[in-house]
Amino acid sequence: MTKRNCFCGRLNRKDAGSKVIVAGWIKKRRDHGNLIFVDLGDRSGVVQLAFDPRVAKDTHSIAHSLREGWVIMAGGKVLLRPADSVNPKISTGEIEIQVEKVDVLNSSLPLPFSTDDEVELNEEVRLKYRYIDLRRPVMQRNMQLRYEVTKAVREFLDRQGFIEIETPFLTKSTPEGARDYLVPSRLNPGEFYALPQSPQLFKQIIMIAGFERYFQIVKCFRDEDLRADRQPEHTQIDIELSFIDEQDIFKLIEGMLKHVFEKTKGITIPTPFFSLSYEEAMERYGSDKPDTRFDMELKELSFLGKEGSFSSFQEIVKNGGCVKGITLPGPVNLSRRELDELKLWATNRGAPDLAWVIFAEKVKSPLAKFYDSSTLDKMAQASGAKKGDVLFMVAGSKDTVCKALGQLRIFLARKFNFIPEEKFNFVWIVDFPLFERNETGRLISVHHPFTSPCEENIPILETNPDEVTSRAYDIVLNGQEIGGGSIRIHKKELQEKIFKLLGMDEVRAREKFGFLLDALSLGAPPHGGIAMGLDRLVMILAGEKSIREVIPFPKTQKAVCLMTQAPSPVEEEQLRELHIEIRED
RNA sequence: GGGGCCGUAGUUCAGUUGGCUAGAAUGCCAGACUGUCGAUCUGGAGGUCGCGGGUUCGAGUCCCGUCGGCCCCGCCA
Repeated sequence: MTKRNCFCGRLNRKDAGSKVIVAGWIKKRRDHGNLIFVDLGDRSGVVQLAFDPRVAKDTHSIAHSLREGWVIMAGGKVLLRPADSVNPKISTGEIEIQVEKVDVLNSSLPLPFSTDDEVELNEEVRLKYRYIDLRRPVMQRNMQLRYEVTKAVREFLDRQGFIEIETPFLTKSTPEGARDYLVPSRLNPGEFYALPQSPQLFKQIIMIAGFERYFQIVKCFRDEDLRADRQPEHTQIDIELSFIDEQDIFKLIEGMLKHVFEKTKGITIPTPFFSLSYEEAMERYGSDKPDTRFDMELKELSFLGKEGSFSSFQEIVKNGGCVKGITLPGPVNLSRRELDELKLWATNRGAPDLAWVIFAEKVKSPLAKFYDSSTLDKMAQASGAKKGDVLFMVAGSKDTVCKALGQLRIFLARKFNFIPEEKFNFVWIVDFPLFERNETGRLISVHHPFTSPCEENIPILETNPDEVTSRAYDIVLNGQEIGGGSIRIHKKELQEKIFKLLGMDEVRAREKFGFLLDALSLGAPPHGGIAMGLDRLVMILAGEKSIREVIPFPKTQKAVCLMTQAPSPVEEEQLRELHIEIRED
């Protein structure tokens, strides 16, 4: 017996009577003394092996010593199971293999945890023994799905005339943006490469090089704090095209996602997607990545600062602030304690305060005494609150109010299960401002410094930079930003002007981006593109809550790999070669 | 940088007001068992209660510190 000739999970009643050789891992052993059953699994699934001493005595005695996790090869005859022993829970449940010969290819210590999906496991132990974790069917499915997604993407983009081109991982550190991962240069003492935060400049250069349609499925590196949807290295589907505008990109990505959803989930998603301006998204959802699977939109209630006698609202509105609210559909019973907790939750997230109004038979609210019944009616009308609903309000600067209510909206929707989990709601977010201000009041790019301002705002770039709209766009799926991009600047002069507005003098612009400026002056075509977050997309498709579930070897919140223990100290000699000394701070 | 939750057999957890010789389930080991598939039955082994310090007659439990994991704010063009 030398080679397996079929996969465990593929066997069925049609194979009855044939002789097969299978190989895989022992998932379970049920030893009846004489009859021994072993569930053998490979990537395709599980099949039951039956060891009968009357069939093969030696083989049966080997079976007695087999254990979960051992790797074996087994040969025998596929038999239909007795009718009362059929297991409808598995695809191979109608048959079993009556084993005549078994080879132990490798034994195993008892596994740190079982590889069936039943038990909830601590992530710490899963990551330490990731190879065992990855044997679990759910993880096998997730990895398979991830592969199917990338396959569908390549298939689609290939048909659209794209070519995949690789860009360097050892590249140049750029100012602004995320913190770079740095790689010291042995041959150039004191100098460093940076791992790319994205292949942004290379893909623009590729356009200038005349490839017109580029894509790459590529790792990107950002040395920032981690979250459930953020890892220090993540994978982008990076795309760039020449001679196109926003609509071309939208159509392309809608087509690509349609293809991916059809190929991987058999779901037809409706296209084109809706789009929302950044401003409208903030106004209505309090987020630039709105989850549009449920309503609970933010409503404008600033008239409450003009009517009635609630001085806190009056003060805020008089000073240019606003009052907005969201309505929690009732009937809900919120205790005083829960309301206090929500208030604390909101104030911890930047809201100056959280006001609530319960529209019960009688209006219940600490604010009720400040308003007459007609204003309270108006409040109900403006917020859309009906009998039994609870209205939550925040007052303050527009930005603070929207962001706080946006987070509260998500929190409440989760708490009260208002989110239809089976839905896939896409939305384009457009008309972002080109700039925002940092703590010191300096202009910084909202997207990145290579994003084109919209044509009609170019004249006011220097005079009213805060009012300039960019040609950037994000694509949001179920409240997750799954991609973003822009039409780029393709004229040197405009690019130089942007650098200057960002506070970069000519010398520094030259030093950091000289190659780009040179390239832009040597026949750069109009171009633009997008980068899709593969991990997030697959996470949503897999119905998972964290991208770690779709990344084979993810890192912990402290950016540590629990399997390899990276990062780790290195030999003194390595440091010397790299001209690096460790500073004890 | 900050807020919250968590850490007890291999695993998942319980452990009350400080009284514990630290339990359960599962897994593991040995034996029994011819139709199981969460097999069953009998017996057994298995613990630095994350780590360090403190309070106390006595600490898994209280206090301080520290390490680690998760969620979030900041950060992430």
